[in-house]
Formats: sequence, structure tokens, C-alpha cells
Amino acid sequence: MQKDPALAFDAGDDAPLYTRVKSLIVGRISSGEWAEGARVPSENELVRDLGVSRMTVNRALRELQSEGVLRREQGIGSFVAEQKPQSNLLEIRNIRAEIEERGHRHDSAVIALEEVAADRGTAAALEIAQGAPVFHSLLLHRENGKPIQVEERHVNPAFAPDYLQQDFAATTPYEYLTALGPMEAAEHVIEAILPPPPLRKLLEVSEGEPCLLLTRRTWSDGKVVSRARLIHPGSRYKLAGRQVFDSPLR
Amino acid sequence: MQKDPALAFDAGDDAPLYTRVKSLIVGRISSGEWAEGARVPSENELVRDLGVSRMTVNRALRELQSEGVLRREQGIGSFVAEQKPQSNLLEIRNIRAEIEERGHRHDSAVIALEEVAADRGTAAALEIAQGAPVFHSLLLHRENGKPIQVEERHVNPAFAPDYLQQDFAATTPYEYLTALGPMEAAEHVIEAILPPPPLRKLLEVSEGEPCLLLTRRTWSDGKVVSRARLIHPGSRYKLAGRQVFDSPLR
DNA sequence: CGCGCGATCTTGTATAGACAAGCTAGACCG
DNA sequence: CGGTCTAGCTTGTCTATACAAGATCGCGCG
Repeated sequence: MQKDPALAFDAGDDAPLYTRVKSLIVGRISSGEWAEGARVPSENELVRDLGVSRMTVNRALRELQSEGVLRREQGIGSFVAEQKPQSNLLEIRNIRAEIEERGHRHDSAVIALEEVAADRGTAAALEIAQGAPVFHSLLLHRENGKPIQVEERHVNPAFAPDYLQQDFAATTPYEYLTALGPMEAAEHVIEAILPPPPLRKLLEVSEGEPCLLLTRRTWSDGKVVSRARLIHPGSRYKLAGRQVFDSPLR
Repeated sequence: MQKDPALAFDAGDDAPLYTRVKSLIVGRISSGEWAEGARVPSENELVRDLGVSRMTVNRALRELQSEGVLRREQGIGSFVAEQKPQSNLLEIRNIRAEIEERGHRHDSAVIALEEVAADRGTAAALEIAQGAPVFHSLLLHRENGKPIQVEERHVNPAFAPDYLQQDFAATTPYEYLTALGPMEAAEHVIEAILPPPPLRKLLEVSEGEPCLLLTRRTWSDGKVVSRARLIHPGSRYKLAGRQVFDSPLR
């Protein structure tokens, strides 16, 4: 003894029709009535059952597809999307924006800015030939005068030929590179390390104090733009982030 | 002497019309011709200039809005959206899924599973009263028999009243809690620490070896569900993730 | 038997027309 | 002068219709 679909549908409601069609479908899915991978009625069936036009049904289904709720295939049908693995994301901020947002003063010292030959690891990271010229920069970022991050970066010269001419006391490499072109992909690795003595001295940390090492590679136009190694004193810095999940289901 | 918009538009192309309308608009924006906040031609103007129907223009503009490229207001018009701050995200995985995906064996030992009174820090983290009962679990996760993570968790009993009855050697607390209800938000903090001696013994790391501490709080229904502290040996574990940005601009 | 071809499903795109709802400016009236 | 009301713009929704393109199944012909 289950309700007629149309009955549950046309309950007095001033929401747009396509929205009500979406709610009806999402409801069937989250109630478990339509399992993952199950077939959803075709557009024409929904048109018949609900008494709305096909364009309205089409819009509802199309939006549910773009929201990741449905998967549609031309000639086949519409199906409940398989659950996306729930991912927890940590937002990684631009150091300068982060400091200034706290109302503090940011400044940086340029320790090195040069062209070098890519060693084995750098060549692999940038996906170029070993020994090929790459730009190398080493910066120390300070928050209210206290060292907070050492930024070591290797840059693909093909992407930023004028890299060595920039004034990185005024603008950060991150800002310069993102202004050159859109980032398409990024890879992050976080480790806990004991910094080698030269870095320990730069960061003004005591021996035995652990540091966070964040290695970031960014892609543009399918090629690796740069690899950055960001080292923070463990006692003075935490990576933090907060996300809100707005999936219509689950 | 600039090109007629329609000329640039109806160049031989087999892409759908609404897609070409979108490209045209995105092109005008990324070329700087239409600045941030600038007004985009109205639907009727685009219909006139491009010779397509209003529903096609409407779909193009509507999709650009849902992609964050445009902002539209009924009765007012469509405008180029203000720049969203570019964020770099690090994906944080479920430890068990991660290990099994590597083709390795995961197992865990339950060291503690009990009800305790919330101390000051725990009460603040869970946003409950100090001294209120909370569930506490302490697990050691191993990859191929080697300790890889200590998971200490405090759970709000209101959300998971049966928490203490679970067999966390078989299922992880993360999996149990996400099955109970959808996560709405998460907060992550990552630090580099030297682990206190008891943890050092559990993780079988030598003195002076830095560890990663990942603290995660999750929300459901507006309330804090749990706080987890995940501690990894720095020498045996790295947090890694890769993202692809699919914004049509920037 | 085997292969092709068409009937008939599906979703994808495009159009013309209509009405609703939010906003603004200017005409109009007290 | 001041308030109101309407004309005309905007986006938002909904319909009916049409054709295109991908998939599948079965029938009929060689």
C-alpha cells in the first residue's frame, strides 16, 4: 500500500516544478528506495507519471547529474550515482595572505635567486631532463619579524622565463606564478622532519625541534610549473583548515 | 576595428550552441574585456546579437552562474562574479582505505574504549560541559604489522550512544561514525610534534623522532560529533594528496 | 546460420512562445 | 512637492515540439 508517486509530488508547494522533481528523486534515493546504481525512470516515464513537460524533467535530471547525484548516459538511461569516496580536505593557504589576515606583518628575505642545473630529484619532480637549467629560489618568510617559513622553490623556466628578475621581497613566488597562468592541478605532501642545521639556523629553532615540511607541486597546461618545499617550525606553526560539505545526500 | 560578436561566434564548430555561448562569455572575461563585477549583456541582447533562442542563452548563463563565473539577479541583470580566493586543498584519507589500497594489510589494536568525564580541553573541543560524560577510544593502527597511526578519539555520546559496544578491531571509528550520519563539516589541524613517551613506545619510534599530529573535528547536525587525534611516525608516514582544479577561469 | 538494418528505446540539444516575479525610472495625480 | 502607479526592463520558470545521436533488440534477407 504505497502512495501514488504523483500524489506525493503535487502536494501544495510554491517551489518551482523542476525543484520538486529533484526533491522527489533525492528523497527516493536517500530513503533507500532507489539503491546506488539503480535505474531511475526515464524522462518520458517521469513526464507521464508527474504530468510535467519533458524539458522540466530534463532540467531536474541534468542538474542532479551536475551535482553528482545521478549519472546519465545517452541511449541508456539515468542511474543513481555510485557513492563518491568521502574525502576530507585540508585547505592550504598562501602564507602571506594568512599572516595579513591575522592582522600581522609579513616580510620576506631573499636568500637565493639563481639558475642551477637540475639534480636528479629536482629533474624528476619537474619532469624535465637531469642537468637542465632550472630556476631556484630560497626565501625566508617572517611574521612580525619571527621566522615562520622557509620556502625553497624550483621553477620550470619554460613557464616563467622572467622568474629571476622578480622582486620577491615585494611579491611572493606563489602570487607571481599564479598570476602568470591558471593552476590546473596541485599535489601536496606533508611530513614531519628534523631540519638540517642550515635551515635550523634560518628558522631560529633549537636542535631537536620537529618541523613541518610541506612539498607542493603545481601543474599548468599539463606540465609541472614548480615544486615548492615549505618548512615551518613545529612550535610556531600549524596547518589548519575547515570545510563544509554541501552534498545534497549522505 | 573590432570583430562583430556574431562573426566570432558562429564560426564552424560542432560543439553545442549553449557551449559556444559559454565559451564566448568566458573568453571575454578571461581576456579582460569584461572586468570583474562588470555587467554582461542581457539574455535578450545576446539573443539578438547571436541569433540563438533565449532558452539557449538562458542555459548558458545559468550554467555559468552555477559554475561561479557569473552572478545573476532577477530584475537586475548578469554580472561577472568577483574572484573567489584560490585555495589549495590537501585530501586527508581514511587510514584503513589508504593501507588496503596500497595492497597492504591493515589491523588495529583497541587499547582503550571507555566512558570518561570531559576534561577542560575535550569539553571545549566537543562544545559540551566540562565533566560531562564522553566516550574515549585509543587505537593503534598497523600496516603489515608495523605501527603507523595512533588514533585517540573523543566522541559526543549524544551522537553515537552505542559507541562503546562497537568492535573497533573489525571496523574503524571513522567508518562507524560516518555510517551513523552524514558529516557536514570538518576541521583539520596539522602539527609536527615530539610524541610523549607512552605514544613513542606504542608507535615504536626512537627518541627525538618527529611525528605528525593531525587533529580532526567533525560536525553533524550543527554539533561536534567527535575529535580525533591521529599521530604518525614522521619516518614512516606522509600525508599526500592531489587535486585538479576545474574552474573554467583563472 | 550470420549479418545488417531498422524500429524503438534512451538522453542531448534547440526553438518559439508564454507568463511570473523582481526592479527602476518616469509619468501622473493629489 | 511628494507619493503612487505603471510601462518596460531584467531574470525565472514552464510548455509543446522537433530533430539528433547513442544503444539495443529482433526481424528478415542473403
